[in-house]
Amino acid sequence: MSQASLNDVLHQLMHVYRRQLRLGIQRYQLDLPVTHIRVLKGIGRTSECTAHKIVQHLGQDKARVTRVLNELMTAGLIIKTENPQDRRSLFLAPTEAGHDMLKEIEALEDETARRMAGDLSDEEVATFLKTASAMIHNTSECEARDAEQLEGVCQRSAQDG
Amino acid sequence: MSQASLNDVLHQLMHVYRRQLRLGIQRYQLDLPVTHIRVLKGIGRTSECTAHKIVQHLGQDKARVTRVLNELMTAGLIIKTENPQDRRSLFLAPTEAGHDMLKEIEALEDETARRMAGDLSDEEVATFLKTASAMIHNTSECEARDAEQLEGVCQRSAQDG
DNA sequence: ATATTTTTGTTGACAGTATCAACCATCTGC
DNA sequence: GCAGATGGTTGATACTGTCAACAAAAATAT
Repeated sequence: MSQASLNDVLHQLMHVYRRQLRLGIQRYQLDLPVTHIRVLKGIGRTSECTAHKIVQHLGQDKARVTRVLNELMTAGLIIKTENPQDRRSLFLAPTEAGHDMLKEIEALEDETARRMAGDLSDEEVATFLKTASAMIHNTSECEARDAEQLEGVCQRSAQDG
Repeated sequence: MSQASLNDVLHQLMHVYRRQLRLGIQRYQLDLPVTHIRVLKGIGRTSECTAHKIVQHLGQDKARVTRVLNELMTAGLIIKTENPQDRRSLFLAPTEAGHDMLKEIEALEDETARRMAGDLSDEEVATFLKTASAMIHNTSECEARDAEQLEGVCQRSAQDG
């Protein structure tokens, strides 16, 4: 019973959160889609950041990341510099404008979090975060296990053939 | 500090959940996008269901709902019947195939929920749901308040003018 | 040293999702 | 009857997620 509603609650939470963030973006006049904000944040807190690190950290598709990076660059929020260790990849870093943007983003996210938390105690929020993290972990594990199983099947059928 | 990570955790949770659900849809060969599933579920549990009720219940855009409904209908999962009380709207109900689909969906969602819950206790999940619901509520309230404020501004500037 | 495989990133294509605005038919209250 | 609210449709647009094919460089094997 409580499990059935987990799905619904997650959906609603998801929807409401994104909406709230979008509205905040308008209010702050940031004029950036949510994903771009997430990527910019990732770049800001990662040293020697590469596209690949963003892909892994955010769990997003690399094609999408490439495009977001290009848009962030043409918007003047990040710069790419050469990676002497590997000429395939480029280091990513926020420009001055990017850092300014990051400050605004931080303020916006703080406000969003405060709104969502509302009158919940710090403890309640902390517990929520802990449980949510556990769920993320559980789910990722399941996915990995599924993938392994599939691989197993492939190998077996290859051997069979 | 814990507030800053609320954003990240929500994003990840969101992403992981949708992904998990999508994979489940493939595994179960349901061949329906997530939104369609949600709408079908809504129709299944709402008596004298109309498009409007779905819009309100799911918080989705009515244009989108219209399209999803049409697709569900051409897929033979729901039927529309006349609403004698209001000739603008139609009652929505699952067909036999729709009910079969709903059973599968239920199984899939149970499995998804179980995977995400993992080794968490029922109590932990319940607490999570409670907090999440509170957040959803808080956020909606903020949105409503913002809208009111905007209205207030409009009225005031109208009076000023 | 060269061939093979893996890694990193780009490009093209497409489906799904979220919103907005204009619009029509009907209903409601006056 | 009329004005305005409501339920729904249509068109347009932007954001998001994913897949497959590819190129260039790096790592590894032979």
